[in-house]
Amino acid sequence: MKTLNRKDEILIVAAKLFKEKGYSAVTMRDLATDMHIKAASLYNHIESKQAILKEIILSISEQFTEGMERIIKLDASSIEKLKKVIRLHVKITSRNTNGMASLNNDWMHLGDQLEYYKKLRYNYEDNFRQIIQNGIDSNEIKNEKLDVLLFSMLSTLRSLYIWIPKKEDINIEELSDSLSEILITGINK
Amino acid sequence: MKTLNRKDEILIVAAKLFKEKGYSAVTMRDLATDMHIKAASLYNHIESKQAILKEIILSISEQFTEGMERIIKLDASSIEKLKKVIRLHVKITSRNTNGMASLNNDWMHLGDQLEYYKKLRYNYEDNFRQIIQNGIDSNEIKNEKLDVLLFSMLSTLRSLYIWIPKKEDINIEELSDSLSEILITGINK
DNA sequence: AACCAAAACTAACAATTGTTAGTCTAACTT
DNA sequence: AAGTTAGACTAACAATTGTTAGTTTTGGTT
Repeated sequence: MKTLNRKDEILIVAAKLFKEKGYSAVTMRDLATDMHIKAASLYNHIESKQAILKEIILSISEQFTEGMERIIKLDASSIEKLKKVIRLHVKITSRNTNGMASLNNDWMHLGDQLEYYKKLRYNYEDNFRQIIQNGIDSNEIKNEKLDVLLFSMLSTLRSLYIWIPKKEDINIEELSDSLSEILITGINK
Repeated sequence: MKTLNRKDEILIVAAKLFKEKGYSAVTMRDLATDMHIKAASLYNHIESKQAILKEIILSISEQFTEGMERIIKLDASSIEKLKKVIRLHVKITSRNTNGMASLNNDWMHLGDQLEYYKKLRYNYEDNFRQIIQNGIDSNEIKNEKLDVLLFSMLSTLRSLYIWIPKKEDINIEELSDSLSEILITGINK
């Protein structure tokens, strides 16, 4: 395990603040106060406020991209793949709930890197859609409106960052299984 | 239908901007530019920036509260009530997608009215949970983890504001039915 | 034509913003 | 002991922020 350097500490504290108030409402002085240093000292470790956001969001985005690419290569049924996607979200989110808030709510402030982020996001959604479409084609999944299906699953998975921190001792396996049951099998008796 | 006065126009334009960049990143000069007036002129119609946010968020919150109170009084099955809640979300959201963005992402900047908002929100969730719980008790709904169930449905419904504007000509009835099918019946074949 | 209210304007303010330059300090390495 | 460096500091900047005060313009009603 890499030891935490000063820059990583800043990223962690920043993500916490960004979650609480949003990127734009957090000042460099707020961040400095929570780091117990002065604002100017932050610049010994980071280039700019925007660069902090960039690192938080893109590192997570790339984890999703890698995870998804691993899953679509698998030789498995569509339902199995969907379950793996669900687990991917639970795993990444539970490891970094604060960063997920920035990814969901502050991506529009990325500046330079905005287009790159949007590309990653679009590709991810497209792979997700493809898995569902394959499931419909192979008769594993109900032929419900594809877009509504995708939207519903993504909404739930993307909101996990709000919900996970509220539950004490989340078990990743258990939560993934519950979500699979609800998202895939439904709630009707 | 009440005619649109200048203040309402400001609220509409503000909601659009708040959705695009978030409340904190929108300046009064941004808002004024889009209204084709100067920033100072805004204050002939509104008291403050925060008051704009307050009106946007609370008016929607109260629509949800009223709708929910109507539904829980109904003499209907839990599944029927859930379907009505889904329709309530689709209806309110499609009427005001921009405002829903503020409600979801900028409630923490409400200041004075923050506690009132949180109370409305908490009560709403509690009524929602109660409907599901009743459904489990009466054997209409699978005894899945209650909290995960509630979280999953709420996440999807709260994210509608992102998704609805992307679809051309949404039919409220049709979308509500699709969502009911997916959220309640599941996707498994 | 005179009047009035609504709604625009100009000018300015005090506070806050992200960031830079230059300096000091404490802790390792030699 | 001397030297080096990471990481803190103070001071300041130019730009931007929400907002106020006071004035002018506009369009409708008498």
